[in-house]
Order: sequence, then structure tokens, then C-alpha cells
Amino acid sequence: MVLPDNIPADMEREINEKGGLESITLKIPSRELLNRIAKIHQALSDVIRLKIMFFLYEQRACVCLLRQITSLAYSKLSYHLKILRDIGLITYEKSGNYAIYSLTDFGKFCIENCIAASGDYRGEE
Amino acid sequence: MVLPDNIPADMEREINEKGGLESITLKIPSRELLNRIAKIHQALSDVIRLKIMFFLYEQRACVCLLRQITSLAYSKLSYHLKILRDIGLITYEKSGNYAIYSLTDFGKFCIENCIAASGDYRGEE
DNA sequence: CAAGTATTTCAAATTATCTTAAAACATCTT
DNA sequence: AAGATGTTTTAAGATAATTTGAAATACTTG
Repeated sequence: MVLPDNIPADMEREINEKGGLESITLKIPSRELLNRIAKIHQALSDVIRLKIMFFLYEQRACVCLLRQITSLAYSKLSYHLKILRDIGLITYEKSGNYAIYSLTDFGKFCIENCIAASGDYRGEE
Repeated sequence: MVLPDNIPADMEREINEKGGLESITLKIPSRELLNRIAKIHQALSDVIRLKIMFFLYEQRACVCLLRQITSLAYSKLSYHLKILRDIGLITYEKSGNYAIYSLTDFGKFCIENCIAASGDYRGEE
């Protein structure tokens, strides 16, 4: 990979000090990993799903309880639960009629990151 | 907020031990904050934008350099840069003709979270 | 100020995500 | 087995995000 014809001199110097473009781009995660990171963020990019995640961070819950918390129809809720489930943020166990949902360890980790970041989430839009 | 008519007994006990549904739901971030968190995740839910973020984590860059790294048309690149800029993940300074982009502190924080999580990003889909 | 380079904006076309209501499944109760 | 309850699936339409290419802006240099 070659540098563009004319780029600012100080930037070019920085890049060369780091061993050139190649060695910088080597540090970028693989397309596969970027894809996975993208999908996880996608799963957490919806207010409904975040509300579910934050609730489950405090308390495991059957779907009927989540229905009450969110005021959503079952089918809609189920759609969002599936997205969180498929990406590995939540899991569930059956208990009679009920499906009892809870966060996976990875789900907890993500919500804790959100909480840690919340101080920095001041809107600058 | 009242509990649904029939929920599993052990779940009901857990909820009561935490002071009931109200005190649990009080811990969920406000709709405003959830909205902001959702938008940030949305901004990071695209492979192109993640690639830009990870590159800028290593090295500030003008748009023409990012164009080379990503092999995108300027207009498309500019669209994605705007999304990252608007949410406060990246910033830029003009230097002559060039716009030199770099991560904000918050952007760095987010990418560091991604890196920390990468160990856990094993696909279970 | 005209021409060149770097970057952004715009609107139309495309694609992805979300919502809705109806139907299907699973488990429990009688 | 039939009815009730809890949950998921499906397919259609509605909404939102992305892509594309052309035109616009901004700065620089001769």
C-alpha cells in the first residue's frame, strides 16, 4: 500500500516513524472480527433492546414480565429478544410455560461498559 | 407498576427482595440516556466506520489517506465520517486543503472497550 | 481571478431494519 | 384430549440507513 501523492508532511513523517502504512494497517482487526463487533453494536443500537438489557442486568425475567416493563406486544418483544439471543448477549431457560431470560457474561460485560461510559455520554450533537 | 398475574414463584421472591418492580426499574437509565447510548452503538455498527475508527486509533489521517485505506469514493467516506463526527467519536482540524481527522477522547475510550471485549467476541451465532 | 486539489452536500435509488397482526408451537391444567 | 397460558414465527407493509453520482464548497497556487 502506497501513500497518496501529496499528504501533509508532518503526517507523512508520523507514518514513516511507525514503519509505514502496512505496519499500521496490520493493527486493524480482521474483516471477520470487525464484522462481529459491528453486529454486536447493531444489537445494542435500539432503545427497546437496551431497556431489556438494562432491566435484565438487575433482574432475570420471563417474557410476560418484560412485556409489562416495556409495554410491547409479545411478537415485537420476541423479535428483539431473538436479536439479543442470536448475538450471545442474553440467554434463557425454560421453566414450565415460562422462558426465563438473563444476561450472558458477555451481555453483563457490555452493559457494564455502557455504565462506565455513561459519564462521557454527554450529547454534543 | 404491578407484577403480572402469574409469574414463577422464585422470580417473584427475588423481585420483592429487591424492593419490588419500581425500585428495579428506577435503575434503568432515562429514555434520553438510552437514546444516546443507542445512537453511539448505531454509529459503531458498521464495518466501514469501525475500520476508520481502528485506523484513527493508530494514526490521525486526512480524508485522502482514509480513502486509500478503505478504497471508498469520497462521497461515501464523507457520509460515514459525518456520522462519526456528529456523535462525537471523531473530530478534525483543517490544515490547508486537508481535513485531518482523529479520535476524540470518547472515541478512544470506545475503541479501547472494543479491544478489551475482543477476547470475548467469539462468535456463537 | 482562474484552475487545481481536497472535501462535503444533495437527491434519487437501493437495501436493511422494524412493526403489525395472524397463525403456529409448547407446556400446563382439567 | 381439549382448553388455557406463554412464547415464537411468518409474511406483509412501514420506516430508516446506505449507496451512488453529480454538483457544490473551500482552500491554494500560479
